[in-house]
Amino acid sequence: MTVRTRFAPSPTGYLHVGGARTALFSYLFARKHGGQFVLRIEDTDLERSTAESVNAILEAMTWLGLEYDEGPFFQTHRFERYNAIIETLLEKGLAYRCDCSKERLETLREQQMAQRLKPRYDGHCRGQAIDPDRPHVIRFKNPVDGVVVVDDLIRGRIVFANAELDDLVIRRSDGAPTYNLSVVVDDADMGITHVIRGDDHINNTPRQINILRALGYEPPRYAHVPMILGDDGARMSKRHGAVSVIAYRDQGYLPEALLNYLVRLGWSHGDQEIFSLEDMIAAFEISDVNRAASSFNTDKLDWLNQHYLQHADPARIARLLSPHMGRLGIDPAAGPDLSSVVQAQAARAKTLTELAEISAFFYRDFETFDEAAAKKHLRPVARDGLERLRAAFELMAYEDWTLAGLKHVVEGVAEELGCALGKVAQPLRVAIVGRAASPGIDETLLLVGKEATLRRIDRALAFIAARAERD
RNA sequence: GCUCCCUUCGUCUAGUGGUUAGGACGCUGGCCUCUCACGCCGGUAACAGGGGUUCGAAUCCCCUAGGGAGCGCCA
Repeated sequence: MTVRTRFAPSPTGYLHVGGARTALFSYLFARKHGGQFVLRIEDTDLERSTAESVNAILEAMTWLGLEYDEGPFFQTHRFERYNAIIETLLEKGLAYRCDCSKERLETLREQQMAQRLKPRYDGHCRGQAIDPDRPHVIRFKNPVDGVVVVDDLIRGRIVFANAELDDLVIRRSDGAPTYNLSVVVDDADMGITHVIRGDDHINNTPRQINILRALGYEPPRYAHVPMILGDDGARMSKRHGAVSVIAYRDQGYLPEALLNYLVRLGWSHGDQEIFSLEDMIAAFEISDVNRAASSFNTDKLDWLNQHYLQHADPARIARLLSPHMGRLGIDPAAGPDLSSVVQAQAARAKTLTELAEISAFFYRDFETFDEAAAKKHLRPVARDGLERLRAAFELMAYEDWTLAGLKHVVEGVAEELGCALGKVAQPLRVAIVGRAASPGIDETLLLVGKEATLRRIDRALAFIAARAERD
């Protein structure tokens, strides 16, 4: 039997990191075992499902590179099928109509809570003949005794007593099937062999197994993965900043970094930290997934993102960086080759957004000098060095404007002045960059170009002069 | 309240009866150095608590505590 897994989000919002990890695990498991991964949209809740959410989920899956072999399937397209199944259940006496009022159910619930019991439907309509033409729901007739055993691939054996379960609604009064029914029918129809999902579904599992059995299907294997908590250990929510996969993309994270981060949340392979998708597929074992929830840690994600920024193909990073430059109002075509900038700067940024920010000076003159940097380096004592550098740069032919040529000039001036390289390079750096941090001075000058270099040295000299006068 | 799940450094984790409890992020000391990063070397810090079982428990059993999920005509 070939392995088939599925990812089944409900389109009531964007794809969040928890869902993305569940999708990743399902994907890895299918790929690992030569099986198929299917995407199914669980949109039976007509009220809350939206087309925008569907698009957002598909966009996120594509960005992450989690390719599905089949789908997306939509449950709303399969209502006929669900209803046929429900009819069968009704005919076989495995389900029944119920017209209990909301008030009755509410009262029942209150009574049970008062008696310290678990609120459950009491089976009031079980044996009754309910008029099919009047408003009603349909409930599944859950076994009243015995147990349901779930041999979870991650948690091991979990046993539920049927006495704890009740007769759940499988069709609403508006005729729409409910989650527990549609999920079961779909998993069976789609030949899903392994259901990998969040552990918030553990308690649904015995109900679903009971329905599956009533229908004569063999239940799939289940693997319940723990949830992901926010930085503070509380449940992930909007107040934890980005929870949406797309938000991470927009903030300048690389898909391989997010995937690598996510796969290590609840799963590990010895001491290995860096995993390509191929590595993950090769090493992934569902039984190695942890049982405990884990907290999302942005610092570690940043570390991974920086790692991939440094090691990925600079040309590709340049393409991804381009829109972030545009967002700063910069046209990358109007300056040095972006790939060269990436190579010079990648080790200095944690995200593409940050990479764009620290690279803006290659493309346009900065607004103001960093105060601390200017105070420390743009002082009268630096004037002589800057003037000599300016003169030397001005005399350089464009073909001499190379790493070696620039290095030679800067070192030469330091030698003339009989001082350390830093005494000359730092004022120059602040003059060119506006602050005290940048790639090597030769590399910086090379990319900034001769014209901007001369212009900015003049500006720095004017700044020093103005300052001398003021003091 | 009931049912189910979970518990190793701050965080992610390794560990399956005998380890100086390992790695990673973070933090931190140093090296490198024209700056900032990167990189390299070092440090910091954990078995929730209590009972057993055993010659010996992070590892097996029980209890307690703490955390989470479910208990919908949501998924």
